[in-house]
Amino acid sequence: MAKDSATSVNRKSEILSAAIEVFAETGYYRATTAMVAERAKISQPYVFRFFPSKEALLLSALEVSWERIVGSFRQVVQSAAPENMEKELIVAYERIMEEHRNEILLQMQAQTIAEETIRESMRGGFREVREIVLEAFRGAGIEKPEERTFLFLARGMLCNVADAIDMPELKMT
Amino acid sequence: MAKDSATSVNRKSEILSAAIEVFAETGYYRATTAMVAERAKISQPYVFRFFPSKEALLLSALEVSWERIVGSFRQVVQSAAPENMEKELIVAYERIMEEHRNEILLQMQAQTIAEETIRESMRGGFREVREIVLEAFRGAGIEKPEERTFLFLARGMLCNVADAIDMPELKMT
DNA sequence: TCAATTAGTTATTGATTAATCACTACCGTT
DNA sequence: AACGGTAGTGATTAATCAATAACTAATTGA
Repeated sequence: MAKDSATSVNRKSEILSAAIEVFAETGYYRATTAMVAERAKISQPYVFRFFPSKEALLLSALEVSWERIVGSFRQVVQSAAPENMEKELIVAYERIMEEHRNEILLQMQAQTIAEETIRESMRGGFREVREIVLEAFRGAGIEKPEERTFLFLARGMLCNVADAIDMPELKMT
Repeated sequence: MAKDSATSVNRKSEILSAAIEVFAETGYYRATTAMVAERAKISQPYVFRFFPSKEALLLSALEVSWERIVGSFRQVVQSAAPENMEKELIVAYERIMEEHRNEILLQMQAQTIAEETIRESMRGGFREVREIVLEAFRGAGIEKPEERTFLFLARGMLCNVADAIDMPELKMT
């Protein structure tokens, strides 16, 4: 069972998980470091032993969320048959939307945060995901891979919105 | 020239314009009513003569932004030839993205705000726009109008994101 | 066994902010 | 020449919050 051996690395990822939840539920700017601490079952100042500032915490949380998508997509790319490539990538993303909804909500928030460090992280994430999908489509022999990649990402963005505002009819017919 | 006759209605819309700017630039939660007031060239408490709370101000600002899109799309629908319908709707939206970027940024922020009044406003806006586009496509004899409407909205969402994080290469090939 | 390292807390602060209150200035009417 | 309505401001407040400082408790290893 490997109980709760509170290593430093362990604590750090607990705080990150708490932050993702709280930021997603409450909104980054309205969320307080005290709320994050409470969720992680530690005191508020102890958060700052692991992250130099609230913004640094957000940045790390964003990295986690992008790595989730990148890792999942890479696995699909190296395991799916070419004719199933698009469908399998869609399924993988739908799975993330279900099981890690908060990470998606966090990314949506970050889309409108003006701090340059945050924007860079978002651009990096999108660039990497786009590259993976594009290469997957090319490798699978899909026609007009750029256009198909664009549409793949576009559908993803609308599904994010439909999910966030709880309007399932927006997702499809 | 009809200078600045400061009617009450006039003031109210000045405050709304200021709020749209400030909220979009700074983020709703980080933005202060003092910043809005400064932009509108009035004192901070005077904002509350026109809006009962900061959230009511956000709600009114959102209504303005949705009315912009709805009004523009309705005009296109009744003036464009069927064969140009989709293209003209796209052009209309691109125009709004250029000329009223802040209203789009405001809507993007509102997508992740959990207050029920805000979510209802967002659902209402999306429902109305979706209905207009769908009817336009049906009236123009476009095949699979539901799917085409979905893709139209989806492309819009991705363009919003690409614009917000300043990543133009995300928009197309 | 004790010194250093690690893990964690309580207390505090300085800044910020939505909202309220009490006030002043101006304008048209009678 | 005074009244009532409209337009607007300064001062204040009660709450909130990120970050720091100063502390204690437990663990480890030589």
